[in-house]
Amino acid sequence: MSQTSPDLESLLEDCAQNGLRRTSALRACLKVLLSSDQPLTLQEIGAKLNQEVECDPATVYRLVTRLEEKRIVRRIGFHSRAAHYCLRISAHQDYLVCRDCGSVEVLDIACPVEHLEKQIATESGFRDLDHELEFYGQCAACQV
Amino acid sequence: MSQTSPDLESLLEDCAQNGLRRTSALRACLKVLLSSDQPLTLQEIGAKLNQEVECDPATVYRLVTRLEEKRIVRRIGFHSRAAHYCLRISAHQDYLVCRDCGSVEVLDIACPVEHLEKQIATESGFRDLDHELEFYGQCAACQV
DNA sequence: TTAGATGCAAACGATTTGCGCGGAA
DNA sequence: TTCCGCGCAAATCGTTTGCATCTAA
Repeated sequence: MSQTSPDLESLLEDCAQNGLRRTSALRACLKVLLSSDQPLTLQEIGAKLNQEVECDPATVYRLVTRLEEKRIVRRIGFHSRAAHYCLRISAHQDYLVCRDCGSVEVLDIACPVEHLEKQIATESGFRDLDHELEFYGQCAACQV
Repeated sequence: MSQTSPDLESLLEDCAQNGLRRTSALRACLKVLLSSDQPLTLQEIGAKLNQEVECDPATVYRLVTRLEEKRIVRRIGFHSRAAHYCLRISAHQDYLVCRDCGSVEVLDIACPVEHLEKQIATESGFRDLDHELEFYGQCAACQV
């Protein structure tokens, strides 16, 4: 487990470029995000992270917030009370969320919105455009 | 102002069908939602509502929650701490949100996702599918 | 008459912030 | 040595819930 993936190193490099220090908490946080195929809440990140480094929830909060500001991490709303986060280097994903149990599936579709983004950027004057697409419904298991 | 729009009446009828009572709070709540062209938070609904009827925040919460369960109201995530709500009878909307100031614009585009919904419903076994599409960026005013 | 709706106040859960110490640069 | 990052603890904020009272049906 002392093996470090090239992704982790380049992410750390990316963070350093953005003025973040190479702390053990940052490293562990990125590792957790890298190893998950789904967006995680701050709590979930904190929990996984603590298997490796003791880390206060406030620290996780500040780390992830900072990463989001630097646009290394993407925030995702879903409808749960807590926000979810994933790395931006991961391909953009669209999600299918169950209204009842909150389960999240990653959709295996070509996102149909990419081309709209440029058009909207041009027309609106918005910068650094980005989007979020989720489908909500009741999953098979929750249909009694 | 004693004029009642046909929409309000049919909404109330819809609510009654769903087992809700015709209380003044419900009426006022629907009125507020009807009169807004943008999704509102519970607080915003409560504030507008109080111009007409005294109403506790907890009541607004329970009203809107109930309306959401009955699928009369749609919940929208955005990235603010508070959830936003709008009526389902309004046409489906997609939004353009500023990451910095939180301003919300309603996009005047044909939603490109409608046809995907059926396909996803079929493939996933999910029921009552619905979706949410938002673009996030930095609005012109926030670009210093 | 009675089950659903409200107000009030307290509990909750997820951030968010102030402050003083410790470690990366 | 300096300034950013961290832990700890307290403050916020947006819900969420329990309970007694009120009211539409």
